[in-house]
Parts: sequence; C-alpha cells; structure tokens
Amino acid sequence: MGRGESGTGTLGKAMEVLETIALSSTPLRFTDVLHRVDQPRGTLHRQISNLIEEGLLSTRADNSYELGLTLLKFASRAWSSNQFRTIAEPHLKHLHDITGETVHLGVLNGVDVIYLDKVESRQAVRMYSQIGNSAPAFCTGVGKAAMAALPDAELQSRISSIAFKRYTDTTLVTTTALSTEIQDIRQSGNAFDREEHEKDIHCVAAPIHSDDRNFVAGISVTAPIYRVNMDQLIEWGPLVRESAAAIMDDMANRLGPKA
Amino acid sequence: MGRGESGTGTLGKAMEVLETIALSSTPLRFTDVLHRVDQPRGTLHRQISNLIEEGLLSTRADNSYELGLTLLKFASRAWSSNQFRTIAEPHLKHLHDITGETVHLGVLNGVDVIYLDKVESRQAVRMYSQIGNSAPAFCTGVGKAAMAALPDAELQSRISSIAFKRYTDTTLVTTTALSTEIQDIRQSGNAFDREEHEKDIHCVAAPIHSDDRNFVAGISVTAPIYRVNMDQLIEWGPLVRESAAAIMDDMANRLGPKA
DNA sequence: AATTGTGTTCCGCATAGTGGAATTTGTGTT
DNA sequence: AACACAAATTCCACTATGCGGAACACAATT
Repeated sequence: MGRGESGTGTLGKAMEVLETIALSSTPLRFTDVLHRVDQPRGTLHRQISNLIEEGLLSTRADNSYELGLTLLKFASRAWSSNQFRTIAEPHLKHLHDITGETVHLGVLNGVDVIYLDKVESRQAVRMYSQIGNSAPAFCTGVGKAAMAALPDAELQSRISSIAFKRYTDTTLVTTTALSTEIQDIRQSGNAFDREEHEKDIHCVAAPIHSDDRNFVAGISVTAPIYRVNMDQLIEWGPLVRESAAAIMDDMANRLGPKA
Repeated sequence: MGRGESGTGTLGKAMEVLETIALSSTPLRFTDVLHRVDQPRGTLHRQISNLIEEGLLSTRADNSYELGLTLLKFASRAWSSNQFRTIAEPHLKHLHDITGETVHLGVLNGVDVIYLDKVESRQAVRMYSQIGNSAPAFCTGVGKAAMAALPDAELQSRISSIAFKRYTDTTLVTTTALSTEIQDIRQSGNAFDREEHEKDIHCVAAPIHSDDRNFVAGISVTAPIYRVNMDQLIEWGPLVRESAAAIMDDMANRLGPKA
C-alpha cells in the first residue's frame, strides 16, 4: 500500500541498478555501483552480468558501465507506436505553424516530466537532446500544467515528495509557492514557466488528462524572451488550451466512441 | 546455442515478453501475448504486472499493451552518454559536410544493425524514425560492412542464423551470395548497398571495429539514385574509409593511450 | 440463462536468486 | 621486479522468490 515504492522483486532490483548507472553523471565501475546500491557483492555482480547479457548494459574499456543499445532499440519502438503521441502529433504541428515557436509534449511521471515529442522551427538542436529527456515537473511549463490536472489528494502527495532545487532566481522553491501557483493554473487553464528552469527561456502550457486523471500530461509553446515577450505568451494562452482540448477530444474519440 | 539464447533467468523472461510486444506490428492483448510466449497464464500475468509496475510497459484503453515511457527516459541517457557515438559524432558531421548526403552510424547487434546516429541534410524525417531503429544486417551498407569486420568463425556463425528476406530485386538472399560479397568488402574496404533494402536508395559504407573485434560497427553515406549515381558513390569510398579509420584512431587514443 | 473467451487471484512447491567468503585478476608503490 | 592492496570474479549451501496449475470473476456472444 503506502506509496508503492516496493520494488518489484527481482526485476525491480535490476531496474534499480540500471537507474543508478543511468542517473550518475560520472562513469561508474563495479565498486562504485556497489557503494550506491545496498546489495552484497556477489548478488550485484550477477545482476549486472544479467543486465549485460540482455544488452541493457555494456562495459567500456576501463570497466565502467554504460547503458546498452537494446534500450535504444526498444525506445525507438516505444516512441513510434505510442498512442498518445501519435494522436497529439498533428495538433503539435498545428500549434507550431501558428506560433512559429517550439512546441513540446510531455507526460508526468512521478515528480518529473518526460518529453514525448517536440516540433521546432529550424531545429539546430538534436532531437534526442529533448525527446526522452526528463526534467523536474515543478519548474517547467508542461510539468506544472500536468500537476494542475491531478486530483487533490494525488497532487499533495506528489508535491510532498519533490526535491526542490533552485535553477534561476525565479524558480519556485517552496511547496506553498508551488501550491498557490497550481491553483492559479487551475483557474486560468494555463501554466507559465517564467524563466524558472532556464534563464531567458519562458513558455505557456496547458494540461491534458485522461477522464480518470490517472494519466496527466501537457503541451507548451516555448520561446526565448528576446524574441517573444510575456504579453505575446499570454495571448497564446487560449490557443494552447484549445490544442490541449482538441487532443483530449481525439483521445476520447479514438478510445471509447461507445454509445 | 544457435540463437536460442538461454534467457537469463527471470530477467531474460521479462525481456522476452517485452520483445514480443515490441516486435509485434499489431497491438497485443493479454491472451495474444500468451499465445506467442510459452508461459503459463499465472506466470505471464505476474511478469506483465511487474513490467507495468516498473514503467517498461503500459496499458491502453482497450487492454492492449504498449512500451512504457521509462524506456524513453533510459534511451535518452543511453544515447547522450554513449562513448562510441560521442567519439564518432564529429567525423559524421565532417563526412556530411563534404558529401552533402545523409550519414549513418550503426553497430552490429546479432544479425541486425542498430542505428546509433545520423546526420542528414534538410532533415524532413524525424530522428527517432532512424535512431534506435534496427534493420537486417545482410541488406544494409553498415550491416554488411560491420559483418566484414567479424572474425571468420563468428561471421560464419552469424550468417547461418540469418533469416533472409527479399526486399527488392537486388537483395542478396543466399548465404553464398552474401559470403562472396563479404569477401569483396574485405578486399576493397568498402561495402555497397545497391538498392538492396529499399528501392531507389543506395549507399557506400566502411567497417569500424575494436582491436579485439568484439565490437563491430559501420558508417555509411546514403543517397537516392536520382541525385547521386554509382560512380559518385564509388568515388566517395576512400573518404568513407578514412572517416572510419579516423574514428578507430580516436577510439584507440581515448581508451588506451598507454605507453 | 448458458456459453465461451477474456483477465485476475490463490497457494503449495521447486527453482532461481542470495550473499558470505575464497579466488583470481589488476593497479599502483617501494 | 617483487610487493602490497584493491578491485573484479567465482563458488556453493541456503532460502526467499518466482512458478504454474487450477479456481475465480467478469464480460461479451449465442
């Protein structure tokens, strides 16, 4: 019961190891991993061997580990066959056509958002630099929008497990500040990221959710402040909300045209 | 041996299920999976539950399964921190600057190649449509190049487990045809895909391998036949080989500048 | 109402994972 | 070189973990 952090037996352990290696900023060798996960030597060693065997992990020349190619293979499939993303795609393009700025689609996963898709103008940046990337929900447009769509109980629970961190001087770093912000979003229907995650970058977002709100996500239009000012962003608010609504409509139609 | 791949205990079983779902072209519901995997109901059900719990799988409205977002999160990390890709990147760009055509980087994984990176001109196609994608090695430029770098014993073993399939009328569909082709590649240092995988698309490739040849990969320059003819492709051969050599150099330097 | 086809739960049993300790391999030091 | 020290790998008795047959719910069809 609790929160569900149980860790699903053997698979859970394996994933924990994978995650440890994935999240580390520095390369990890065997003993490094051993220090970070609470497991006996022998056990850990076998787990890692299995992960390597399955292609989820591989070893570098210096015995440090890196994530395996199999993950790329799977992710490629996961992306192209993802139902939600597929439905949203045309709407993202439409939003981009009108605004001319970068459009993001992200879903809430625990306390952070995972970017599922993006459409950008003259893409200079590589796609992988965004798609699949996760960012803290509390300081991003889509993140805050998505949270606003959560049922109260769930919202409180999530907020309480956030590890706040200041990225810029406008970042919201307290639960109260975030809570009132969420209320505003619920009222207006739009979330704004006022350079809270990255200096000089701001965005408008709107929430997307399934009927039961088990699934919450968001879309956003992002731009540098020197090209798009706050007034313009506010003006796009309704447009973004409409796109979000259109996506929810499409979902409802494709999933349960019952009657 | 052969290709049965023992299946690493519990983890292996889980991956088998994941793969089954990933490779299916149609959405699978519980019983569909049950039919394709040789497992008792109860067992399968728990395995799937675990996969869902870990975010590796998720359910659609109609109870069919799709790959989970966690895979995207991991893949994003896998890609950006991949050592080989990082080293190769500047060389791919260089190759693209000179030729103006699409450049691919792929590694051999069993009997198919997984594309690790690509650099293309006016990319109209989305990146995910290629990166992470896997294609049969026997009918692609990088695939054949990579195979040519394998030690003989390993090569024979891999070839014997290929499931040939005709994609176009130039596709090589026999082990003998492929074997002699591999010999040619070893001699000349270049592999060609003469519209073997996709009509109207051909490419030049060159092999990349680690010293011990445990790791083999390839790079290629791909183009439509109406824009680039075979002569031009042949002319690029040495250039592609040089790039491959440069990448191998960089790898050796970064990994073992011993002595 | 009966039937067939789904998805889910239960529980005794055996297998697959566990983890402490010993062995081998590798790195740096005098 | 020979050493010492640490890191990586193998071993094996133990038991917790996943296994899987069968019983249970719940829709959809007839």
